[in-house]
Amino acid sequence: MSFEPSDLFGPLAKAEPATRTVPVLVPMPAPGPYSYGVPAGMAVVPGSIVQVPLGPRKVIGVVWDGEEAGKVEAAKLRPIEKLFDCPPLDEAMRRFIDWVAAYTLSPPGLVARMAMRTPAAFDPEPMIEGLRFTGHEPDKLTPARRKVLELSSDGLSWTKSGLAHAAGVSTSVIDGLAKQGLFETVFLPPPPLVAKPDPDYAPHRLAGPQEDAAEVIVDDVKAGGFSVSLIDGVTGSGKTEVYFEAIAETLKQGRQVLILLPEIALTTAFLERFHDRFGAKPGEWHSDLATRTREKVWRQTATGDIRVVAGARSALFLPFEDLGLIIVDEEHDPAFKQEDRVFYNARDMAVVRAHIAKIPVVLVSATPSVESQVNSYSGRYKRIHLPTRFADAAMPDLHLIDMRRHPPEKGGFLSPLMLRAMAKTLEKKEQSLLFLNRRGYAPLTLCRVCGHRFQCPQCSSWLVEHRFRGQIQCHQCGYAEPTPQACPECGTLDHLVACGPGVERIAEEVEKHFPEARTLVLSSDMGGVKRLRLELEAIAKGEADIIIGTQLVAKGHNFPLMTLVGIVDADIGLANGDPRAAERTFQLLSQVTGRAGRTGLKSHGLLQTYQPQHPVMMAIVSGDAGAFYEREITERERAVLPPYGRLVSMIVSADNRIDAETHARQLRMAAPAVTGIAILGPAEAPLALIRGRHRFRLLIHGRKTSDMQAFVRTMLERGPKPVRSIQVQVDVDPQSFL
DNA sequence: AGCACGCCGACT
DNA sequence: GTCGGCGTGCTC
Repeated sequence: MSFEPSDLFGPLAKAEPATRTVPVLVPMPAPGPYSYGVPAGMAVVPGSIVQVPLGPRKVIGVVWDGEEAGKVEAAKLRPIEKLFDCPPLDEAMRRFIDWVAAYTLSPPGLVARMAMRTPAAFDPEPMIEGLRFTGHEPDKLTPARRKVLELSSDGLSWTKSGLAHAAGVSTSVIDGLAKQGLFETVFLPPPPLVAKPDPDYAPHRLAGPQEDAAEVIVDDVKAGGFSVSLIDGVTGSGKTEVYFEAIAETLKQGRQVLILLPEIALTTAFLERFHDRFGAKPGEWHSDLATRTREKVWRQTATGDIRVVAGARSALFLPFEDLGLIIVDEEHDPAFKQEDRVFYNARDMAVVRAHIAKIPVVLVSATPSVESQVNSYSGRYKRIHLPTRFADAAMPDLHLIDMRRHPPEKGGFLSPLMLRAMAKTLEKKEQSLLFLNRRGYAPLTLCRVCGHRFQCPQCSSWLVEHRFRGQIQCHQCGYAEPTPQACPECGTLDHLVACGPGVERIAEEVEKHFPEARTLVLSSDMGGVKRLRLELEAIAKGEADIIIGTQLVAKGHNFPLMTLVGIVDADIGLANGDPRAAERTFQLLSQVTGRAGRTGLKSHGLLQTYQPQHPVMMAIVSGDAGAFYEREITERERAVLPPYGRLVSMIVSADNRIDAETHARQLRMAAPAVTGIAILGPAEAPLALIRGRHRFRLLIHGRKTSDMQAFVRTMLERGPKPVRSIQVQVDVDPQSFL
């Protein structure tokens, strides 16, 4: 090992003074870029990815544009160490980063970091060593050598291991031949990670509403420029097939496509579906990608080798070479929202990125978020409605069961109407699904003698009995202990009573009524992924009659023989403090009931509720555009959602670092007496921004639904004016927080 | 965000 | 006598 003087004396030995300085965004929460010197001969431009010294360490930064804020003292100024050999972030990407930083009130350096979270991706991938047949003769021709030569005489380049594998010989055969000069070494560019998708590989034959919908978005792609469409269609209506056509058109134009999906929807099934249509898989991007693959995807997206990326929210920050279309599937999914460091919702930022890049963006959901609904009703987004299912599959008929009129028998939780429907389904040899979003046997246990309630010692939520495991567990923090026999308060034996149903208890009730039926409980705590997959396969084969499941039955899986879906407590989840409770409940129940009837069998959904008469109004107060929006709940929603007078909406605080929605949620949890919450201004923007731009001083208004209704009506009378023009009077009642 | 410096408790 | 907790402060 040899040492140069500079190794000992560091920068002192550097002779070349920096000739100019440039702003560089560093991955750190500074308010703006830092200045660095550009060594003579280094050709940096805005967007160049560089390595710079920062304090004691070296970091990756990106050369920015704009004026440098102020002059730094010459003594502080340090030079850029290295310019990476990779495409610079383009103008649109840089403006996007600036925009996101401004909107989310985040330091631009941290936003830029999201676009560069791939440690070693910035140098070109090393070339691969390959071999090419030179045409010389070997000294001896053995059978193994013959096979190798047959293959390699095509004149193409082979990798050593590839050739050995193809010829069915070991690499030493090739080494031997190479020694005699039969092969020359060539350097090959690394193979692309995925093949290029072919827009004409296997087009779907679309008809009716699907065809019309596809035409609309394909036309948007053809026209070019910014547009936002919301494809809103029930489960099984062919939304994916429709947006695949827009992808095909974009590919024909030679531009790249980004498909954003919630992490859990990014499954092999989806990738295969894409492969079936385009003959190749899309590039994948998600959090648990291997580092090496991650780097390749990043780089090949930047160079344009990858044409389509399917990814979770962070894929939005990939540096596409020529992005032509963004799809946001399951746009309502809360997983698009990031709530650490930089707070952002990838769905909304996708619209921004599309706007800056002047390209179309397509939002897709069976149950669109209130924001997207508002934007589509107000004409800001184009609405594309797919009202029917593909082929002969029909949506299940939905009915509410008023539990006050059809109560369960004592000790039970299932209405006689539900049991009758289950019996009929069983007779027809079809499957029933009972949905209850509650794991375990009972959500609360108490002592009948002294009234003691079992509470978690760590976080004070109720301990849930799991009879199957003989434990009581906290679903909040994971605390668990064996189910006690005696009350810890008064010591009385055998007087503990389980309150309310969980899936295990429903299973017990079902087994009592239908002892001959094959009953199966699907719950996330009943075994691992493997077991779940086996059980799902068994169900698909008709090896179970009645399935009782928690939330995990809602997503993705198909149950071809399922013709009855029973919702045990349709109003569960409406009672908690979440301002989005009604919206979430509707989305969840839509997904669950959407499981039935997909193979054309006549199907039903029954929803048990104790609150069928609740006032019907859903007011949505939202949006940057600031329109207040109110509509009647649709018939479909009326059946799925126990009509509820919950106002989705509202406000306020001094915490500048969290967004309005998070704050509203926290506020609502802390103050259960508050009935209504309205978010005025962009729900997911930091409050400081809302307050700064929209001049908001708004607080809780009224503890009763009627107060909130009156308040919202007043706002509605003002018409759809921009939020920023409305001055809202603060109405704080400190008592309402108690 | 990292990372260093810096000042007070339980241990080889 | 040291190792190590995380509280402030700085990075072009």
